[in-house]
This record gives sequence, structure tokens and C-alpha cells, in this order.
Amino acid sequence: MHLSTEPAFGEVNQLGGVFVNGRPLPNAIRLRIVELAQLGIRPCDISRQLRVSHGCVSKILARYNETGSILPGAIGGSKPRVTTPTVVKHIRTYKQRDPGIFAWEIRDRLLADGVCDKYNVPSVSSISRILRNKIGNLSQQSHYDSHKQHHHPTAASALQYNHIYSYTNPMAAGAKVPTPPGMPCTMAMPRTWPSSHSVTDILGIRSITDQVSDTSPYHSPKVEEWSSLGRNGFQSTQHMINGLEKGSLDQEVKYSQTASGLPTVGSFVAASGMTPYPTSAPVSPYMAYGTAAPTGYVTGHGWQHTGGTPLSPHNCDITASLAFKSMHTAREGENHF
DNA sequence: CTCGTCACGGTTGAG
DNA sequence: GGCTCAACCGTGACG
Repeated sequence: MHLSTEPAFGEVNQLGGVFVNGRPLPNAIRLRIVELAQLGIRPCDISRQLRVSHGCVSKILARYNETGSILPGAIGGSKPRVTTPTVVKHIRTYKQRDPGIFAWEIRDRLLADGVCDKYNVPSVSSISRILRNKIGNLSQQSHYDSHKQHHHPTAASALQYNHIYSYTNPMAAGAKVPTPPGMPCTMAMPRTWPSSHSVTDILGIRSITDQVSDTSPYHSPKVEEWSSLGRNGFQSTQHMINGLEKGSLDQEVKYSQTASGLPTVGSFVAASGMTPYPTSAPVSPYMAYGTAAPTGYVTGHGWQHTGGTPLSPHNCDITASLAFKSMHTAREGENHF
């Protein structure tokens, strides 16, 4: 995007829809795409209605069909080459036992303990980085030992994810992971590499600090991370709706399509209980993406019993039709160390 | 007209 | 702390 004076407010595509180059569409829109498709609306119509390129609609639907997830894949980062969860865990342990331990000593111990061999042992600098970035506050973090695997996005942390362009997504979007045929999964892993996308996730440390003061009107969604988070913690289904975190969805409401008359929007939209884009909404390009939408939509998808969970205050008729395919299966694909 | 695909310019984040 | 690079993104165009 060309920035003249305006920060990253997105661009407008040929259909008049707002998008941000390089960033995923908001979950609310992704979800709507899937829902409309399930209502029998053709992709080309969905594209026009939501003002999302048909290529994108096609991609999202294809992914949904393949993985059962509407979520985008994990962006950025790289596959841990040496600092696998196991390695990190050991490093953490060493550090806990001997807070004064040097990185090189850790390295030696990793070798000595057979955790790594000479080919995959992390460099001293890698270890230092891990110590610095991930295990910095051991004294306060030791409690993670007991339940790091249950670390989940709490309401508090969820709040941190409230960005205009936010996704909180506990479950991953996992496009890449080969979903076993006939086993659609909403929680597909975003990456093929083991367990977590980030070491921090492995440690159960995360989140808030990363997200905190982010005032950018268009801040990164960081879905990816949340995906990772979710992998460990999405058990806390009470916050989730169909793999989406309610809070984030609410926020996504802000994402907007510059609301002004969509040609056919009315009819289709009505079908799904969606209100037309409010034109009066406050005006950041991302505001006001149809207030009713996300919450209503997401609610009560199959994997949470469809019948209006406490989570689905706005439960709407679409619910049933949106039965997200066999949800819970996914974790099978997860690697543990 | 519809839809699958892909080059492109972009962002992200672990290493 | 900055760089690299491979992952992902949605658009737009082509067939």
C-alpha cells in the first residue's frame, strides 16, 4: 500500500472491498464466506456480496473443505530447526535447576544428556536467545511446569487480542497439514513441524506481553500465534466459538467493507441473519462490518453443540447449517515429544 | 459467466 | 537488534 499520510488502513479491491495486502481477511469475513457457501450461495455471488476476490473465496472454501477450518495459516516464523519443544524443555529445566548456568554449559548438557547430538544441538547464541526470550522469568514461570500444557487464552489474554483485524484463533488453520482423508478437522495444525509454532508456546509463556500496547489501528492479527496457543490451550472451549474466540470475533466486527450499498447484499445477508452494513458506523475503513455478523454466525457450530450454547447469545438459524465437520478429531495429528 | 490456479507484492516471525 | 528467508496472505489476471 502506498502510504501517503494514512497508516495502514488497507486497500480497496476491484469489488470495493477493503483488504490489507499481505494479511488475512478477518475471521468474520472468512466465516461468512463459508456460511454463505453452505447456504448454497455460489462462490461468485459470495465474492460479490462480500467484496472479496473470487480467488480468495475459492481458496478459503477449498481450504475449508479440505481442513474444516476457516482460519488462515500460520504466517511467518520458521520451523524450529534445533530448538524443538523437547530441547526447550530441557533448557528450561537446566535453567531452573541452576539459574546461573551458562549457555555453553546448557549446550554441553544437552549433548551429554543425549537430548541433542552434535548435529542438532542449538548454538550457544540460540540457547542464549531462548534463555533471554523465553525463559527469562523463570522464577515467576515455574508454575507453568504444572500446567503449561493447559495454558490457554484467558479472558484476560484474549482481550489483548482485540484488534481491528483480529483473529484469535485457537485452532489452527492448518492448511498444510495433510488432513487424513475423510477426517476433516477444524483444528488442523498450521504447520507440519512439531507441536508449536513458537518456542514460547511450548513453554507456555506468551501472549500478553506480545500484544499489549498495540494501538495500531491495523495491527497484526497474529492468528498464527493464537493458533499455536490454541493447540495447547483451546480446551478452554468456553471462550471459543467454532474455533474462534468470541472476543476476537466481536472485535472483528470492526473490520469493514466501507459499508455502502452492496448490490445484492440485502437479500443474501438477510438469509443468514446478518444485518446490512451499517453505513453510519464510525469510519475507519475497518469499522462496522455488519454488527450482527460475527457473533451470530459463529455461534454454536457443530463442535460445540449446536443448540445455543451460552456462547451463542445471538444464536441464529444458520447455526445448524454450519455444522463444522467433525471437530474434535484433529488433535490426533498433533505431535508430542 | 464461473471457477481453479498462480504470479505478484505484501507481512510475519523464528532462527 | 537487525537481517534473512520461508511461510502465509489476498488480489488480479488468465484460461
